[in-house]
Amino acid sequence: MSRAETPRRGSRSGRAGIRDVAAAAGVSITTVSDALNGKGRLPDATRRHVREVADRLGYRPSAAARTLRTGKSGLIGLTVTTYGDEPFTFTEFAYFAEMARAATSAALARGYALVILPATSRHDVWSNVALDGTVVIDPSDQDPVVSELVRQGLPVVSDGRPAGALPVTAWVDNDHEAAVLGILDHLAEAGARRIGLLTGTTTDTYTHLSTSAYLRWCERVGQDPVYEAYPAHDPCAGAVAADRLLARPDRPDAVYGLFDPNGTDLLAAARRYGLRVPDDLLLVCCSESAVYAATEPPITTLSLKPRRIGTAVVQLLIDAIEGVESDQPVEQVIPTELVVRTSSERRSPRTTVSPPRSPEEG
Amino acid sequence: MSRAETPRRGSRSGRAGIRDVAAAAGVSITTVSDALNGKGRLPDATRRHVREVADRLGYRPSAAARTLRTGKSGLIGLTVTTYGDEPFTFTEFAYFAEMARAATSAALARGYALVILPATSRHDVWSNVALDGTVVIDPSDQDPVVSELVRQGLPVVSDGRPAGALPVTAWVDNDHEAAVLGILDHLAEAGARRIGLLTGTTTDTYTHLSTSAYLRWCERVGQDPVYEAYPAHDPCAGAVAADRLLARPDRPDAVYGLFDPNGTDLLAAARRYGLRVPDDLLLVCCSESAVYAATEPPITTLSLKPRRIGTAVVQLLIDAIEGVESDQPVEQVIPTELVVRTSSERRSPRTTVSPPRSPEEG
DNA sequence: CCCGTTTACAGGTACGTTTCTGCAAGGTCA
DNA sequence: TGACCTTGCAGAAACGTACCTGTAAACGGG
Repeated sequence: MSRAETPRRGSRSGRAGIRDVAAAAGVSITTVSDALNGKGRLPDATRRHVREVADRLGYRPSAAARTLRTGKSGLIGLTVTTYGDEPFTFTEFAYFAEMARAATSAALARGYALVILPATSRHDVWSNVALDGTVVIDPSDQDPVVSELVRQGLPVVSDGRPAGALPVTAWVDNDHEAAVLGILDHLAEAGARRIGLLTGTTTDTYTHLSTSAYLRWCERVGQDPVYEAYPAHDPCAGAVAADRLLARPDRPDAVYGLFDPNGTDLLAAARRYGLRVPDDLLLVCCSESAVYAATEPPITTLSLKPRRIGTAVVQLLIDAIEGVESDQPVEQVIPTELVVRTSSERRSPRTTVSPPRSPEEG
Repeated sequence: MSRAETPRRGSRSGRAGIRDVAAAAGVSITTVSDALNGKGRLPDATRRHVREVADRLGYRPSAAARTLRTGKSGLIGLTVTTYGDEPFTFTEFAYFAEMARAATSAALARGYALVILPATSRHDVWSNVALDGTVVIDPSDQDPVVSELVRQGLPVVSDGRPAGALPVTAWVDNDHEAAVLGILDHLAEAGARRIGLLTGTTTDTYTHLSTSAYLRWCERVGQDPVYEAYPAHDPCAGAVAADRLLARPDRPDAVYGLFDPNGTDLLAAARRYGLRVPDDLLLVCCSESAVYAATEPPITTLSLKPRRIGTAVVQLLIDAIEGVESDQPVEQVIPTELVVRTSSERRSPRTTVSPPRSPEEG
C-alpha cells in the first residue's frame, strides 16, 4: 500500500470530491453517497450531518463519474438539419424555435437537458457526448445518424413520420395531407375557383406530402394545378417565387403557402400587382408566427402546433429511456389548427377572428 | 487475480469497449488508445490495423469515461431566461433564435456542443451535466447560477454587460446607448418633432440602458419624454401599449419600439388611428425579423447582430476553456446596424423594397 | 445467557477511458 | 563487446462515483 505516502490529493483540485466530504464528516464514502442520494439505511441525524458538511464544502458530484457508473447521463440529443454551415432550418424558423422551446421545457421538467447536435457531424461531436436518447427532426430516408444511434441501442424519437424503413422508437407528426385538403376545401368554400400552391423544391416529407395532397385534390375537383416551387432554405427565393406565381397568365385567385415567410411575401407580391386581399386573392400560409394577426389584412394561418409536438416527442423519448419497453413503435398524430383570419374570408370580411377550426383527425 | 474466472464481460453489453478492440486486434489497451487518438509511437501498420478492427466492431469510446479521465466534456451550457415555465424569452424571440443558432454553429465548428439550461434550476439539472463552460444571456445582478459556476472555476461568458460586480470571464454586448441615440437622431433628422418610446417594465440591462438613454436625449434636446412601458414577456400587452401610446393627447409623431413585435403592433395601432406611415408617424423598432422588409410600408429596424454576438461569445468562451488565461475580463462591443426603410423616411417615401438580408454574415 | 435479527456503517470493486512508467528487442557508437 | 539510445508496445494507476457485500454493535425474545 503506497497509499500512506500519497498526501491526500483530494484537496489539491479546487473541487471537493466525495472523499473530502467523507473525511470531513468522519464517515465513509458509502455513507456519503447513501446519505446524499437517499439510499441505504441511515438515521436522519447522519443524513443531515453529511448533507450539511457537503453543503459547507460546496460539494458537487461529478456528472461524468455518475454517468460512467450509472450509465445514465440525463442528456437528450436534439438534431437540427443544417443547410450549409448553419444549423436549424430557415423555412421553419418559428416552428423550430417553438418546438425546441417546448421540448426543452418538457425535458427540464423531467430532469433532462437538451443537447443541440447537427444532423450531419463534421467532427465526431456525436461520440463525444453521452446521450440517453435522441430527438430527430425530419429524418431523411436512410439517415446514417439515426441508424448508428439505433445500433447503439439508444431510443430515437422523430418529429415527422420517418421515411422509408427507418427504425425509430416512436414518432410524432401532423396529418399533413388532411391539413392541406382542409385548407383547400376552406378556400373553395370561400369562393376560390383556382387555388395555387407555393411549395418547395426540397425532398423532405412535409413538402412532399403536402404537394402530393394538393395535386390529388386538384385532380379530384378537376382543377389544373398552379404552383411554384423554390428552394425553401433561401430566404430571398420565396419572394421571387411568390411574384412568379402571381405573374402567371393562369393567375390563381387563392394561394396556400407551405412555408412561414410566404404570407408576407405573397402579401407584398399582391400589392405589387394591385390585387386586394381577400377580394381579389385569398391567402393562407403555414406559420407559427404571431405577426400574421396584425398584418393588413390579417392572414389565415395553419399552425402545426409545434409546442404540442415538442412536448409529445420528449415525453415519448423519456418514457422509452426510463420506462417499459413497448417494442412496437409508438405513433402519435397531433391535430393541426387553422386560424381563420380576414385573408381567407371572401364573403364577409369581418375583422374578428374566427374560432380555430381543427380538421377531422385520423 | 480473479480475472481468469470472470467470463469476459465485455461482450455482454451491446456496446464494444476498448478492451474488446484490444483483444480482437491482439494488442494492449494502451495501443488501441494511442492508435485511435494519434498518440504514442506506433508504426502506421499497427495504427491502421487497430483502426480497422475498431471500425469492424463498431467501437465508440465512452464519452463519460473520457470526460471523467480528461476532465473535459466538450459541452457548453447555454442559459436561457425563463418566464414562468417556458424557457427562452418571448420578447427577444428572433434575437435569441439567431443568437443560439450562431452560437451552436460556432461551437460545433470547434468540436463543442451546446446544452440548453434554464437560468433557474428547479431540479438540479446543472450538476447533472459536466460542462466545460457556460454562456449566460443577460445575467441578473447577483445571479446565483453564475456565482456558483465561477466558484467551481468554470469560465462564464455573458451576452450582455454583467450588472453589478458579476465576475464573468468575458462579455459581449452592443452599445445600446449609442444605438438609441443614433435612432433618435435619425428620426429627428427625418423631421420628427416629438419622439415616443415603447419600452418594457422589466429591469434587465437592455431595457434600462435604452430607456435612460432616451430620457437623457430628451433632456438634451428639450423634449418632454413620451413613453409607454409594458411587461415585455406578455405578447398581448405590446399591442395594448402601442395603442395607449398613440392615444395620448401628446401623441408622438415618431416612435421607437424596443422589442421585436412592436413594429407590427405600432403599425396596426397607426392604422386604427388613421395615421399614415411615414407621413404622419415615423416608425423604428428593434428586431431581427425579416418580415419588416415586406410590411406595408417596410419598417426601419435596428439589428443587434445576434449572429455576431453568438459567435463572439462562443469564441471567447472556448478560448478561455482551451487557451491562455487572460486574467482580466475581456469585453467586446458589437456594433448595431440600422436598416433604414420607408417607415422612417419622411422626405422621400420610396416604394422600393430593400433587398432581403443575405444569409452570409460578417 | 445465547442466538437470531436489525441497524449503521465500511471496504472494495467496477464503470471505460487516458496516460505515466516500464521493459524488452534491436540498432549505434566508442 | 558493453554502454546507451530508439522503437514498439504492455501494465497499471488513476478519474469520482454507486452499489454489492460484509461486519461489528445493539437489540429483543426465549
